[in-house]
Amino acid sequence: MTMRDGSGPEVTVSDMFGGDGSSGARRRASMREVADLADVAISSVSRVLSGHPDVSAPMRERVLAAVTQLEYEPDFLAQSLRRGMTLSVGFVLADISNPLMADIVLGAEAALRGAGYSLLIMNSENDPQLDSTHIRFFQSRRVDGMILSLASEQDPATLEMLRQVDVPIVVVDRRLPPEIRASAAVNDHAAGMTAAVRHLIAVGHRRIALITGSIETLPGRERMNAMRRVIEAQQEHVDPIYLPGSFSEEHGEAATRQLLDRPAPPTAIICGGNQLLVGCLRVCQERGVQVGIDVSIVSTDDIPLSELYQPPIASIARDTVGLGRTAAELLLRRLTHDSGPETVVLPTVFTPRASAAPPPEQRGGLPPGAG
Amino acid sequence: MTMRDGSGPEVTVSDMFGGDGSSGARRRASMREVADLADVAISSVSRVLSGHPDVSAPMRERVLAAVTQLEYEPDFLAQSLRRGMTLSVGFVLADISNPLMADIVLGAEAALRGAGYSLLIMNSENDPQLDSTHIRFFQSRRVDGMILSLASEQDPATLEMLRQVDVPIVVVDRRLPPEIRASAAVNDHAAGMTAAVRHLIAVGHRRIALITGSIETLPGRERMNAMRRVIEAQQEHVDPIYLPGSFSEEHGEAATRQLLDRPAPPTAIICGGNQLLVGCLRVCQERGVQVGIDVSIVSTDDIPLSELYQPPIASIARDTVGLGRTAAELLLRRLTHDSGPETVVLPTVFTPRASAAPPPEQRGGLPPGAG
DNA sequence: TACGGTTCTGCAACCGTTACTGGAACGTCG
DNA sequence: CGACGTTCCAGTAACGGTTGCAGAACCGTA
Repeated sequence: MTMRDGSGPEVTVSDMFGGDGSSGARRRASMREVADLADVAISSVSRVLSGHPDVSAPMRERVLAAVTQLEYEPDFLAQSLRRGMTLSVGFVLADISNPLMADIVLGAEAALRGAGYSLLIMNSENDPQLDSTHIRFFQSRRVDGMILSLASEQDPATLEMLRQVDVPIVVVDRRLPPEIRASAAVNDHAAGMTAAVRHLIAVGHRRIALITGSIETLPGRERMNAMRRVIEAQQEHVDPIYLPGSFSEEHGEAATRQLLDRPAPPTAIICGGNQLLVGCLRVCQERGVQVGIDVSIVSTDDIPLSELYQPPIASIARDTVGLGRTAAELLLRRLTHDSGPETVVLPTVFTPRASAAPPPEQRGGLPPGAG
Repeated sequence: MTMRDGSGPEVTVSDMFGGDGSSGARRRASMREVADLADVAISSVSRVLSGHPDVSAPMRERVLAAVTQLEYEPDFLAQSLRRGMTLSVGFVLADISNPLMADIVLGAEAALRGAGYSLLIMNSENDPQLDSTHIRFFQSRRVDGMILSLASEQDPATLEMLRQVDVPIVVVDRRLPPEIRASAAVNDHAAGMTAAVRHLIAVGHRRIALITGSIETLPGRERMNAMRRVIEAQQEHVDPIYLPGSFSEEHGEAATRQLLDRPAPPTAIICGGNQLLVGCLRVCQERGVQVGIDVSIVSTDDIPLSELYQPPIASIARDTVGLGRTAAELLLRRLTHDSGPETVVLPTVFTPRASAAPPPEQRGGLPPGAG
């Protein structure tokens, strides 16, 4: 459908979709065409659009008129190639379907969007190998920076990969060797954990279990260390049980089963993550173990479930959206004027609720699991 | 609470490039350098790497050796610019922090990743204006396709923007005018809803409320229509109350308050979304209204909360990860061999649970199944 | 030796920008 | 009137790849 009458502008196939010009997908106009229409050099168009001072008023007029007439919009790809930056940020995380992660992404995306950056997301499915694959992928995509919530802080391949990365890195709730020069947005997990364990001890618990995820991540380690420190500093003898594993419902279930099967089950269980809590509660219901009566439960993530559960689940809350926003801000700071790696620590707050009650023996001597 | 990294050994800039050369961020090698090292033309390198047939074995050897020696990796940007495709997909959604959405993204990301595509996401925060802004943004980013979960199907600016889009579009749980030529991955909300309403009527409810989100989205409309159809087709007189609004905890709370304040409150409430359920349960607890006793509740999303709540919340479940995967597959199909828009409908399943019990007046007298 | 036919390889244009360089046009001043 | 400084703009080389095309090298055959 090409017309060739010799005179006038060539009508190309893409004009088929032109119609009245108000709708339909037209081919994008290039700078070249703007320049031709305005009868100036292509470089002048560039100067007008990028606000270069060497531009006279009449020329600016002509160029801008051509731009609006052709609905010209600069090509992001070409700009990125030329300028050496893509205005995009890669985010590697274990699993976006975890509401905690999703909140973090929400906060980060909003902050980055405000600065003109867009966010690429990849799930590592808690596999360190995927972590490093994704990091490599992002680098080949030429992202300007990365935000990472790694499955493991210790995977050699990932660390080696990170050393090769030449864009700023921000980790979320992780700690990396200093030579990687990563900024970090972390929570003060020790604070909330300390308060929670002290509370449990204060109301009479002497056998306390911690179900947690990988200790190759900061939250896993910090929570365990904090609990250990509190118990060691205590006058009374307290029996801790540590069950690290993965941040999954399955581990929550398995660990809870194991705990309840013990000859002397713990009187309190701390679940270090919302998925662990789900698994734990499921097993408690299965076995007819009553939360807040037979066993006390504390969760480290405050999700709707913990607030609405009957009895409400005592929780260590934190501002996850804020954590994501902070991570993005740290990255933006390094993207604009690289100031070197920084670490920002955000608070955690323990909220006691009915699920953290005195243990059975304190209340009247009912044997646990007598439901 | 901001702490600068001050501890540990200072790593100076010169250290970064020192060492044995096996780590640290080196400048990327370009094709030019590979060609020089292998002593062939730059175009030959390209042909070797892109699997062009016109390549002799010895040359392939030399080029590949140079590639590995320089750790060459092609520049994605340059490739994209030249080839006219970016291998990236934009996903616009209301709010990634909604677990349903997060699941959809999870499924979509995995499927796209498998095909070499990466995913850009932007939150519209339920604002149709942001929807259209994001769509425009993605187009200027030259994504190869888009997956959309729009805040509204009827926003004129968004629809106009969509008509301008020249890449394939897939909507998730939305329906668009046919001229936009969007593929669609949707759930059969009517099926689950029909089963749920029939169940409620069967156990004796005669005043049933539906709290739902925007009727400018497919799930909002379909659920309401399905409920209406069931009730109209019913012998007994059933009183429906429809409270559409937004998919937010706030609307869930406000609507529930309004319902409970009525002179004759409904005996059953259907919450059309997990955030609405959260708001609804919160108000019930606040007022001491007992779920499954004073009022029956059904939720349209099966989240951990509904399973674990006491009593468990009857739910209309669906495979959200599968929905995301399906959307991605529909898009991939159009990206590889454009076959025109398609629609895939996935099932929903109603799971009765204790929260959907006979209404109070029924339980005082005859047993529920006495009909 | 000349010739036609395959294989392989290099040249150069191109994708759509940006930024550097040089110089035209104009005004000012000695 | 000519040297010089401004102001403004065109030309062009990148950025890092891909690809059509022309031609070199090689082979077998007459």
